[in-house]
Amino acid sequence: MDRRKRKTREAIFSAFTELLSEKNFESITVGEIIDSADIGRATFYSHFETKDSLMEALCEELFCHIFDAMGKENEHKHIFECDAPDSVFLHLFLHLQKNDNNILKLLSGRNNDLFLRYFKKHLTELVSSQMHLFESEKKKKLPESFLINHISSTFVETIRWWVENGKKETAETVTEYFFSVL
Amino acid sequence: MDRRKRKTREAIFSAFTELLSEKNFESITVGEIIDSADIGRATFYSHFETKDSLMEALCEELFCHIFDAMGKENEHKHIFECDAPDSVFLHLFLHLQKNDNNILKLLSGRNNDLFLRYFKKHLTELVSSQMHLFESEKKKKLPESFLINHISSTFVETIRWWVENGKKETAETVTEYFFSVL
DNA sequence: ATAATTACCGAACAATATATTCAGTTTCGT
DNA sequence: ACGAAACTGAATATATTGTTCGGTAATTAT
Repeated sequence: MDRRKRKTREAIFSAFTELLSEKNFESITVGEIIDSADIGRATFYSHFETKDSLMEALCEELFCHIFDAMGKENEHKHIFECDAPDSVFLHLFLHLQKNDNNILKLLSGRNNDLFLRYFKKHLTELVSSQMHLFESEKKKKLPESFLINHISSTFVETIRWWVENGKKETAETVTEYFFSVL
Repeated sequence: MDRRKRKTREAIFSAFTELLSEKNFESITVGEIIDSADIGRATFYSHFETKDSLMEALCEELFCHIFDAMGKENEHKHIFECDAPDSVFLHLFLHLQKNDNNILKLLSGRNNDLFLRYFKKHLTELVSSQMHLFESEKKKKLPESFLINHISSTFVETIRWWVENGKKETAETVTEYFFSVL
């Protein structure tokens, strides 16, 4: 890809991420994005059709990065190295603790529901594949879709709580909390 | 309050609620609301400053109604009649099953995050006052704010799951599900 | 190196939505 | 029946979106 195109794309993502951490998606205008990214109006629209497709692209960028990397990591690790039930989730918390790709800015900001929906969607797929970790006598009676939704939601809410309370706990502690309530 | 004012307010709430069940908050225009409510433009703005404050007022209306009524109901019932740990939450599910005030329309529609935030806010207060129902050895180690957030979130997500899957289960069954995962 | 391509600029523009104003009409409470 | 309060609807200013276009600069290919 042309270096200019790459740089512009980066500038847009960067400006947008920064704005998302300050205010909610709906109240961000394209005008603000191009001012913040310091690019021309037409340039923005040559990269993204709408503000929504920018959000979509940003989510793809972030989640494909984290989840795909994790997926591959686990194809190796899960089979050969780690069989502890919390590995996948602990890994996610560790990624978040390092604040890869400024993902926490998006989670901590107010109202970034579109982002959270994407996050939960990807997470649900992960949880579905990890359901064997959560099986117990007590839970056998519950509908699977209910359980999957519950676990994904709990994960997202745990992160939200963690971030909104200043990330005082270590990733390991939060992982413990997460499993304690499941 | 003047009958006209009351009727207009009702018409606005009604039109808005209906619209919220069809599309998301952001994509509803004031123009649509006044057309649907069949009132003049200036009339709308004499009642509400913005679309946001209409949403706020609607939430206050609904939640004060449900939660306050429940609060009082429980001041009586809780002490004299029901001491089953699930009473308060079962009551809420029953209210929702009856679809009081079309509250479910707001929960089932996409993206009605502002509404869900209000719902969770009020719910958190309720949960805080009911924390004694959830105490156990296992949970004693966890921070209280984490637990309160977890329980409120689980309740909201349970409702969301229930509604989005067609409300096939009875209120009693969903209440069981809710307590099973806590 | 130079030519062709690709990307960016930024101002202008149409379309849409918001929020206010105001003069004129209807409805309410007493 | 009367004054106050509420509604009407058209006009207006402002803001945002998404498009267009002629001109400029950076990149790539030959």
